[in-house]
Amino acid sequence: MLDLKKMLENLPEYKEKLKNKKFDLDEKYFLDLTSDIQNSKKELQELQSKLNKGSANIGALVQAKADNSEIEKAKAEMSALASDVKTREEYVRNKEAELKNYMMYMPNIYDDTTPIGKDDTENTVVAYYNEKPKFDFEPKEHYVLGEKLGILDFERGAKLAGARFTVMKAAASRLEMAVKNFLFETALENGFTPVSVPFMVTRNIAEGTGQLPKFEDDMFKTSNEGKELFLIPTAEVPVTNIFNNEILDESDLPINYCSLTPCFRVEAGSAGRDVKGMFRQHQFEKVEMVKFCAKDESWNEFARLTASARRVLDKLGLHYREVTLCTGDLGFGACHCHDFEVWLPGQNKYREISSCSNYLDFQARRANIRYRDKTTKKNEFVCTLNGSAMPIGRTMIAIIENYQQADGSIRIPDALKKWLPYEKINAEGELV
RNA sequence: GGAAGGCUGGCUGAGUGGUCGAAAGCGGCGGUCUUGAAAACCGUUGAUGUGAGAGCAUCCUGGGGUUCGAAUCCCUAGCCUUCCGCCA
Repeated sequence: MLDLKKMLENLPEYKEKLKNKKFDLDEKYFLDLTSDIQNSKKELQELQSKLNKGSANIGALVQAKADNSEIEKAKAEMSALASDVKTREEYVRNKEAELKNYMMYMPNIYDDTTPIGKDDTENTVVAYYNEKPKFDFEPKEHYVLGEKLGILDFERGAKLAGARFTVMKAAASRLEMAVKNFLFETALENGFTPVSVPFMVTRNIAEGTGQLPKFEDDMFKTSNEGKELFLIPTAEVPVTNIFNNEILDESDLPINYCSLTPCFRVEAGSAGRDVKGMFRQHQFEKVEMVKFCAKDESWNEFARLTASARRVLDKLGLHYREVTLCTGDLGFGACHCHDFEVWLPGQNKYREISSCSNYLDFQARRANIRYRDKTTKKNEFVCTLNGSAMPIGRTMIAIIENYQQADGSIRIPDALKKWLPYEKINAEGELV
């Protein structure tokens, strides 16, 4: 949620920036509503003050065993006042709920280094890393290789749960475990504390990180006997909300958490995209990094976050590039985001494998996560950041496509040999 | 699934309609004493919002209600504990 005060102070700027993120602010409605709330609140406070004093007075009269008619008269007066308070309270409550509802659909504004653009074609490349691998044969896509080796089974995945589900077996399943271990351990090396969290969350929690209310169609939901839970689309949701409605001490910051969880996504609106293979699945696992920091530290932490993501890709020896998302491609809650796109020789394309975002205090306002400032002793909203390091499935795709050999076998990256002590998956799909 | 009990400040815990933002103890902070520390003693000490500040408002798990007035009564949601049943 945006900072209402700042927003009112810089309304033209906010309006322009919201527009670039596809939100058209109704200025008159917004201003009328906010000033109405301010005035009504002040009025309410005064009424409450009067009522408090009047009631205390009646209490004193009762205890002093004052004349009955005098008490009755005071009661009648206060009764009228109490009903005024009640209607005013209700009015304020309704108006505040209305404003909150409006603001919950408002995206975060972007920072000034974010390029303005319509969609992902206008993202800007920051840098390229590592050598692009050379092949003296035509590199294949991961699903061609995987099926040929008999280790990826998309048809049976679909039989079990429909499109966008995969069955992995033997060498692929072993590779998956190795990748999980590698990613988890690398996150620890990068200084993140591991946390294990629920894979389902309540509506309130999903609102805290910004998935709800706007993106309900993108989330899987369970519902039974009136209980409603959402399957997490990323560990960001439960991990960021660990401190929902809490006040931290500044000395606790920064907090760096990582978490390996399954992720569930409806992939609404991506019909027809990446239907082959396991690039875009309804269910996948991912190691996510989440940071909480003081407001002046968020850009330093952002640099550390991207460095952590890069280290993973570097260790695997993959070629990739870092891009800055433009306003049109930037997520709902982020104010700045760098994607890491790994080179997939089978597709002959760079494809997103990690996304590192700075949310500033946008999520913290929704989730009400604050910290006590050391010097001012005031409570401030924390800044939250998160990034993937990495999704298991896409990392496997990158390994399979980049480490493939002419005969269809796949070399095991050195970084994985601790957990998968083999040279390769041979052309028969066996670990040797 | 059935039954009962509970949720109060950093912690323990008192408080069942009136000056209660809340006793007491612990803890914290400051001081006396001491070469220093401990002990003892004295004082002080809840939070949030808003405001330059005095202040004002709100807060006893969340939400709603009754009342002039609610930590206290009623309804409701959540969580915790115990007992019984069932189960990986």
